Amino acid sequence: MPQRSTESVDNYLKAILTLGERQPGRVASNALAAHLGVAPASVTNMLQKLAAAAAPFVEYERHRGVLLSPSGRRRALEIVRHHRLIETFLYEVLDYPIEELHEEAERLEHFISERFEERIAAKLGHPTTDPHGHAIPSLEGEMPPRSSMCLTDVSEGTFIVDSISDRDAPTLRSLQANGLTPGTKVRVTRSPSDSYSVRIGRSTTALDLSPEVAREVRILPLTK
Amino acid sequence: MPQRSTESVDNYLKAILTLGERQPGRVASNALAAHLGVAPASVTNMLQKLAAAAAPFVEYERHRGVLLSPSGRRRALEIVRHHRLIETFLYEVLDYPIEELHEEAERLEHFISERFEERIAAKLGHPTTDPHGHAIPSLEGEMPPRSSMCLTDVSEGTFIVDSISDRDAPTLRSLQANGLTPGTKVRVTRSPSDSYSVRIGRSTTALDLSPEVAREVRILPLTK
DNA sequence: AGTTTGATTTAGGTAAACCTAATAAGTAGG
DNA sequence: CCTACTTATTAGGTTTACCTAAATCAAACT
Ligand SMILES: [Mn+2]
Ligand SMILES: [Mn+2]
Ligand SMILES: [Mn+2]
Ligand SMILES: [Mn+2]
Repeated sequence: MPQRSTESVDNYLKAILTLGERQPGRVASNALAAHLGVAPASVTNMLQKLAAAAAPFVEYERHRGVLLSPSGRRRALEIVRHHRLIETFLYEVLDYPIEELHEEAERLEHFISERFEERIAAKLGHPTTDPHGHAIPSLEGEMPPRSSMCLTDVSEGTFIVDSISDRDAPTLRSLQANGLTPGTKVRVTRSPSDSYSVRIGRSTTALDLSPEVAREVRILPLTK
Repeated sequence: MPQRSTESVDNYLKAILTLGERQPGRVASNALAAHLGVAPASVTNMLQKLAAAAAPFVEYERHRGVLLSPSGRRRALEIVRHHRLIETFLYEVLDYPIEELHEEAERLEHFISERFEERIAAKLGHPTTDPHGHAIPSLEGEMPPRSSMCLTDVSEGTFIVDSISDRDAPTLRSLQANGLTPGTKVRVTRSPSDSYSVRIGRSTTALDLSPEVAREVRILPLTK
């Protein structure tokens, strides 16, 4: 039987996927607890349950963290697909402000049907990235590996903005207002005050981004 | 604090509203249990909890059923508004087949935000009826009383189709396929086999509806 | 009034998903 | 190699929303 999963299980799987991408290898209980905002004990509990299932979503060993099984990965990518399609839909079709996309998608991703998914994907012309610049996993559960790097990991140069984290609403809002959106070309220099000075396109003024804000921005080398 | 409610609570409130409309007066636990598909004991439990809250959604007395409080009624109408707006949206914007509207709306009605509600209402031009012909409660929680009657309650005559129940997918599908939709003019005669013979518009052929199917259809006197 | 019946409530439990506090396991520095 | 620290697990609750089985209540019938 095709395994069922609850909202909570889905959130664990998504968190394991995300953290496992951030640094490959097994994902620690504590990291999951912090990411999910639950107590470490709750994570241990859940991982034991998930690993003990008939066809487990995860591979777990006491004290050494957890990995997604192929079917766990599949499910996680399915939810990420829902999330990003919903964000795109809210933005393109329902004219949501950019900073409200994430919260709504975070809830709805668990409750839409396959038909809903299929219909919004069709309506949007089967998009491959969401409004934040993140890749949308395909229906088959494929997602290209991320080749961008964090703005805080470069010193200076000219780049294309790849994506902006969807998690911090005020930052999203202000970057959007200042024209810093995925796809824009930027020239980056370091300010003395260890902030990041970003000149957008060929504009004369520059944005000054704090390290906290810069950490939310990912960029790609300019391959002209 | 503005009372919060869970998916389950919302479903109880909606059921109380629906059954209370069907026949005015207090709603019996058993009727709720049947409608919600849970055990009668579960209903009693829930009603006691609901009635014991600080600002209760219901007024409940042992052995004599339950009534919505004003705030309970408000909440129930809010969920019905979500349901019917979602159905309309799925039908008009996402081109869902008519028989798939209800199930999706039944789930999503609990999880959309006020922003989502507002946006789909705007996109649809603030509709007042859903694709099944049911009135959509206003933002302020007003809904006109139903003046239509059940097709099984009339003998013969010419009418306008008011609405078709959204609950029975196959019936919906076949009535839709045969052109029996809200707003159409129909001439009704009783067949010998105690079914209902319905001529749509000025067509020459007639549909033969079993009593079970006829019960799903509501009509209005033709006010030319 | 006494009895039967059907509706309803009480009692006692289960399953998910959390929690806190206490314990144990790994990892490193002295 | 042993202690201190960090990380993770176990133990023992809680809450929500269900369940079944066993009372109890109210209404209807002789
Ligand atoms: Mn998001
Ligand atoms: Mn899907
Ligand atoms: Mn419906
Ligand atoms: Mn609403």
